[in-house]
Amino acid sequence: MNYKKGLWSPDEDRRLRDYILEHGLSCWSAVPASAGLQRNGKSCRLRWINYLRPGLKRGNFSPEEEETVINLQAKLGNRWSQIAVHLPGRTDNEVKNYWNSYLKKRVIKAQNSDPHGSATSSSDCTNQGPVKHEEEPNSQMISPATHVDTGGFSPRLTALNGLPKVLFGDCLQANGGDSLHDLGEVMTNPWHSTNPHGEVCGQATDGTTNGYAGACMNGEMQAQPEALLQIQENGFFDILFPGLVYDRMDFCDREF
DNA sequence: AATCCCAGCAACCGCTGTCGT
DNA sequence: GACGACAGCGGTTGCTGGGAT
Repeated sequence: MNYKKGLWSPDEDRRLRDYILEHGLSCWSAVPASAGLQRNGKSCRLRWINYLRPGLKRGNFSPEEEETVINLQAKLGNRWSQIAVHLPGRTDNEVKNYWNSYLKKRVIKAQNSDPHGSATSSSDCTNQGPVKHEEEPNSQMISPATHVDTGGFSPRLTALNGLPKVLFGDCLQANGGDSLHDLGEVMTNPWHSTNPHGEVCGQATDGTTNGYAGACMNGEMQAQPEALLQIQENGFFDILFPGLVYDRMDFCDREF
């Protein structure tokens, strides 16, 4: 079987998305044939995880996210999937790319200017193996300082589009019973069977789901009232959060 | 205007871990 | 315990767009 490689076309994305929406996730190796794709299962899985799955936040890393990546990279090494768990809506691939293309250089620069180390660069950022560490007791989460203020982003990214996006916000559940709700219902199910690591769910201190709206995968998708819904030409929804600020966010690993 | 260079990012590849038989 | 299938992870590659020359 000659599998197609390279970039995914909008039609391929649509096929894969439609298939998973309809059938949920089961065996990736069976997906391409069933969905009518000339890809291998591995490629489909990657495309879904890194681009098509609900709740992904595209674009800007906030200063808090940057801080989290830097701190966790120093602590965990290049365990990108574990680091990504602490960043709702971010994929390991995205975190890895962001580190390699931007944060690593920034940390190196900071170390050079401050050879004794600083709060955010406490270890050799060039280490490839994880720093010896005690396994986290299931991450009782990011520092309390995880204060999401979507107003401030890295200059580099702010210049691009200024706001974070949650792609494919079809996981949001606007009002029960409408089409979005139905779609949300469909979307939540696959997660119950596909997250051995537990996806991260933002949870406010009062116990309600919050933050990143569609990024919350516990089956109770709630649209942020402030969110602006954008429907793109390709059929994706973008949710924008102008000036969204949370007092405190506790993130927890969840088994689904 | 044309070319070159580089950063960013999507996707591939190979390895490892897990699970069922 | 051995084996195969599958999923997940991290490193790497290669394409693309934008800036510099």
